[in-house]
Amino acid sequence: MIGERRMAVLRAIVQDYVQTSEPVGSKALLERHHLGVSAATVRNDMALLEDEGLISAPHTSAGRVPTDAGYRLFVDRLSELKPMSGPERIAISAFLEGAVDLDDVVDRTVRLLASLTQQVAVMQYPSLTRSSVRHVELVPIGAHRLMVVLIVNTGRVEQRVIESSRDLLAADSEQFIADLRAWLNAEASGHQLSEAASRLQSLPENFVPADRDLVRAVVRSLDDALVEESEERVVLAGTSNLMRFGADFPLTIGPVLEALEEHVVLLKLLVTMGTEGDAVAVRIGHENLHAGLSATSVVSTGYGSGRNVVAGLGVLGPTRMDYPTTMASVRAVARYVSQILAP
Amino acid sequence: MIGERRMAVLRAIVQDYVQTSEPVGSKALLERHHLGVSAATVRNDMALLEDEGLISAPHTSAGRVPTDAGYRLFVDRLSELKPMSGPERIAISAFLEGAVDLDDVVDRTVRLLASLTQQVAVMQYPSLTRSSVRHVELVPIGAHRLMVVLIVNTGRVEQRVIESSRDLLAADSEQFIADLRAWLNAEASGHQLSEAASRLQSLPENFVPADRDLVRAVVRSLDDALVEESEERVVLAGTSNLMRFGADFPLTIGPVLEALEEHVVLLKLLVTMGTEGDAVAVRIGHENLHAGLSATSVVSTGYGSGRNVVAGLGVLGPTRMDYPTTMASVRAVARYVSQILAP
DNA sequence: ACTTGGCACTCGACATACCGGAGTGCCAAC
DNA sequence: GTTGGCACTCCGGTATGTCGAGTGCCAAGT
Repeated sequence: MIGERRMAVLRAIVQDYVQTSEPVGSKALLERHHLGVSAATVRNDMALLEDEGLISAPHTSAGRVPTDAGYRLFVDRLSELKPMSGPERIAISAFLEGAVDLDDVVDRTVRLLASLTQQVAVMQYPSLTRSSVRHVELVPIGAHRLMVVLIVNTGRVEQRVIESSRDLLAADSEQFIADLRAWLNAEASGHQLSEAASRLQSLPENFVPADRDLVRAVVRSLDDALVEESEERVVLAGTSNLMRFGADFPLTIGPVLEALEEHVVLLKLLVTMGTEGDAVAVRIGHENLHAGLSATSVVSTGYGSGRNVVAGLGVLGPTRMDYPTTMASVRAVARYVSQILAP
Repeated sequence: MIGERRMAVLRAIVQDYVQTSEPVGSKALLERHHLGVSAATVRNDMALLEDEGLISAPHTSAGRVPTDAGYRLFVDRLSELKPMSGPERIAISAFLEGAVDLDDVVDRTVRLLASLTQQVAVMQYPSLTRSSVRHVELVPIGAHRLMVVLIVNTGRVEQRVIESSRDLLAADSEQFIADLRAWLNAEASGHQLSEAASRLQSLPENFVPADRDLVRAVVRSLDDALVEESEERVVLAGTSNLMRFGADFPLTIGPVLEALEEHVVLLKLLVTMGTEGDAVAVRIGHENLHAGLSATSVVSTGYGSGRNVVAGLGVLGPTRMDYPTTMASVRAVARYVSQILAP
């Protein structure tokens, strides 16, 4: 168990460092926080904190800087997040209400989060694998090509085009397509995506052999869209906010930008965390597996209608970050988004 | 008319500066290009070029650097672009062939262009206003909500959800929806979007008064999707490539990132340029209206099936850029994309 | 056992001064 | 119009000195 005052000192160091971005020394610390003790005492505590690996000095006789472990302890000991102010709440909901589209919701959310936290915001599209089928539509395009459109309950739309040997403009084809559409919707609509995929597997057998190839192709394309995990999409905003810290970690910003372009990496960050309801997860510095992200922290959580999380969203910024307010913003935005996607 | 040798000197300066990123002096220039004259002569030419505003010296007695006007002249006098190498062509087409989706095509293209040019790539989605309607679909969602899906000939899909006072699950509604769908497609399919929008305006009058409100709502939502210019989308990749020049223009990179986030700005860049068939357009430095982009150049062109351009794509990088190869890459990629979207 | 003031020491940040080199402009000669 | 020579300018890097914030440790006080 760490002493109570030492904890207070750590907290003070974190706060000061976040604000000033300069190593904080014993004296400067006393001027800003009136702990009831003298500089020498603080120095002793600092030495101990350093022994425990919670803070470190960039070089001899400079101030102290929190380590990853230090931030970790700081975050874990947070009793409460700063609540959002009234006007802020209003601004958030007003801004999100205006969305016309799923695309639009995502776009607005991610921008909002970026401007709110002044950092890089990341948001995952509602995961296909965790949603259900709303409707399947078939649209002939010319004589030998058929477009398959899949509409998911989250509002997301996927489309594939397949080639057909059958003449789709021939007289009997209209009825055939209508039949097939009816079958597809009867089997798939309302079911979880993975389930829908398996229910469709046996469908071709219900058709006459001549048509089976085409039906099979349609099912395969749906399958493709339904199970394909790689189609998970992420959107981000606020990249330029990275520059605000340019002076601080200038060497690190390149790798970070690269990591941000690798959407796969981002997905991993979001997926392996905030799947636990409304808890806000924090990954600090090296806790992120990725090499380029060793000087950044990720604050994320899940969102979705009701209790079931459909995807994640969050914020990425330098380790030296205002955790309480950032966490509060992320949580608030996630709640509003969930609410909007609810119906 | 500018002298022939002076032009050669300008060319040499541009090439050297692009390669070394350091101001180039008379002596260093002679070591790398064997113009048949001596250093003093080159100095005289340089003085003249400076008088004409084509190059400038960062400070007294330093090398010379091309100005925006200098690059402009250099580009205008380019007789030929570097052709792509065989393997490159193969790599390009192979990479693009794999796309399953319009989204996928755009995504791959932009990544390809970024890695090819080592700069920031920008691509506009096929413009709605310049495409035509392929199909309109109506899908009831629950009793009082109707989803309107618009499929465009470029493969792009737009969707809107509208509220309906009529009970859409009632017995007679199925026929009503089928009728409406038939009407919509009869009027809109195959027409340019703007034209389709106007053709639909009178549609509600063909229905009995009780239904007109709903029909009107559908038409309005389509109208929204059809003419709404704001829905133009752009995608970009390779932002991290900006860092490669971090040392060069470190102060400018912030504003550039900000500009990149303003998709409206990017759209303007693409739209106001490459609409002239397969010509590759170049905007240098201040030629870009936007303030944050005064140290960057944009190389762009249009793409689309056949002769009619449906959207633009291009590359953005520092003014000090290898124009010939960049222009060649942009042109090549645009051609392949057009080819893929052709059918 | 912990806290406190004092003191010597350490480094980084900043400023100053200095030098070398690359480059220019101009001029007189070819 | 071209060339070599020459004096001059100015950037960039290195060496040096000083200042101040900060630390560690110790001996004394509570």
